[in-house]
Amino acid sequence: MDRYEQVIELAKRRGFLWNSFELYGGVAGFYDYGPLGSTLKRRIEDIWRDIYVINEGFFEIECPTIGIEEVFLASGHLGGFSDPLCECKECGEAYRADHLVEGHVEFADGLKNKELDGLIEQHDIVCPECGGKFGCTYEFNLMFKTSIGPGEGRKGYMRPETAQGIFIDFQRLARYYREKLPFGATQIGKSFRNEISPRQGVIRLREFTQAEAEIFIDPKDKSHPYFKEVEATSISLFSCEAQESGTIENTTIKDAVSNGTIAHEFLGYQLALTQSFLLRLGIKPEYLRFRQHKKDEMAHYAIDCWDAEIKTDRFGWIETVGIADRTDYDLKAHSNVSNQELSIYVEYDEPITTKEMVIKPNMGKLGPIFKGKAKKVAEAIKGLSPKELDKNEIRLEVDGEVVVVSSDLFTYSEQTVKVSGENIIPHVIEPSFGIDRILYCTMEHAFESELLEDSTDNDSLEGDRRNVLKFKPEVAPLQVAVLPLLTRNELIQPAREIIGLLRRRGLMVDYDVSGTIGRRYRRNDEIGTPYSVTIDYQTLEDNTVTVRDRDSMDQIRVDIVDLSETLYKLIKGDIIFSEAGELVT
RNA sequence: GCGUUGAUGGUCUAGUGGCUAUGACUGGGGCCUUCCAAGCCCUAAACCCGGGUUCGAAUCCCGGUCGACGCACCA
Repeated sequence: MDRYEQVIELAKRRGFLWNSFELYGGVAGFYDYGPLGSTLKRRIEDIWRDIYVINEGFFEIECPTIGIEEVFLASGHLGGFSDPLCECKECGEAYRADHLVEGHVEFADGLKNKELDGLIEQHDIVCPECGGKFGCTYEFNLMFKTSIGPGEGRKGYMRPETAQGIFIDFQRLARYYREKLPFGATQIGKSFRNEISPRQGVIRLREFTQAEAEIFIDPKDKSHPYFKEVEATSISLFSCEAQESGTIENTTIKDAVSNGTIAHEFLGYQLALTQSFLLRLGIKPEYLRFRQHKKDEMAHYAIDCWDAEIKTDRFGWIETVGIADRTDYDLKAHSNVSNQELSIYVEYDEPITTKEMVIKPNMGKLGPIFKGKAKKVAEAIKGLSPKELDKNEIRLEVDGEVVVVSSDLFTYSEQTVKVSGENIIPHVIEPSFGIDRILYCTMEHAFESELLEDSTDNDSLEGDRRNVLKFKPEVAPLQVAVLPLLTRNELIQPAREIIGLLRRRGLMVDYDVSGTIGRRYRRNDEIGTPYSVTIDYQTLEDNTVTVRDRDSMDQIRVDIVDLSETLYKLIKGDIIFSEAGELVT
């Protein structure tokens, strides 16, 4: 059993992850989060919120998971989010049609299906596997289609990313943030992709959770106001060059930005933020790297893109976060399709005053003279230099015809024009997190199956083994287990009181009386509960209980009056275990 | 989507055309003033789904679903 299998088996057995629709045989690409899984997921999302919403100030919004056709027409998902596939008629093997013709034409990318079919026919391309003939090329779009309203209704699609909802709300958001760049909004929610062949458990799902931030910045100023705070952060970069040479570069954010590896400060800041998030979840730093997209794999709209990759036992490095500079691509696209201006007015530091020649054609006179051509004549006049305007009689060529314009048909003068700003289309910096993958990695990195040394039992070759999820206390779904040493009334009663005490402090508490105390400790180790409180006969004498630390298995004695506060501080990381009470030996 | 391969309690597993389908662990109830799995008593729980062959199918055949692996795919 490799780690993946061990983790997934544990996850299934202990209520983290279940195959969806299992009762009916299951469907690939869908997973349920059980009681502990949902709780773990929520804790991960809450840490993300703490960073992006509370600390960065990017408010969370919530948009529909169904989008209308126009949205995906603009985003490019309708046209581009599909692949032209064609299948061999003999052996049924499916290929990307554009890949098949690649050697025969220069630009296979933008070709229509019929053109692809034509090329396949023309060049006599046959199946590389068996030499069979190909059927017709068809589009496989990765979006789930639905319809809105009764009957034919209106076409709708399940969103393939949460980002589009934020772009669409751009004008509203800009107003909300009082029209000042930079600003950003976040969204945590489900996205849908009808994957051809989902595999690898929760790594590739058809319905998955994304946490995305869309941050709108000034295209001319991609510095970050708090760059100083992160510039010393060390980070593993697998840049384009590094991928050529195969060596990972350990550097600082500051160096990477100043030597141009990372495009700019704002992106560098986002990389640092992403790293701090992942480390806070307990991802092992040596198994985390940032890989830069190569020029040819980068989406056409992006100018720089980095993936946070986490190393897993079975799948190697997997992409968990994408951090891209999407430029003004999305806003421009939605602006074109919607015919709305999606820009923001940016005031200059200093208003710019310039002297300009202002020419005013007199349309009242031009109209009757030139009729339909008047507008073009006026434009031509505006394009003239002062020297030419000074002439008494001006000859202009309009639509290949020479027209004569006298000086009474316009006025002009030099004016001082003050420009205090301009409308710009912001660029978008997008960190996009795959929460399900991150959750799996958090579990795998926390998982340990350790051999206990002090096992005196030599009967079995394996020895005494325990499975532990060494979750950071902040992410552990259950925070405290309350365990009466024995299932006896005199111990159960105080245990119940303690549970109430801890729950009132907001702690997620589990109560477990079944089986021996050792078994119950193991059960809680396996689901990652960081602390266990045990009520024993000494409790009845002096109102103290023991608190056991999951990782060291050490115990301290704590007074019941201090218990909830001590546990709370331990979980928050404000105090360390060995100093929280008297060690029990 | 194709190919290879598998599917038996919650988990791992035995079985192989024929009585109430094996065992372990886990789970639940209880005993125990035992603090780190495998103590004692009691208990619950399974042949992936649909067809076919057969007197009889968990077992053989076909199809489907799901998992693993390989190919393809992964804006």
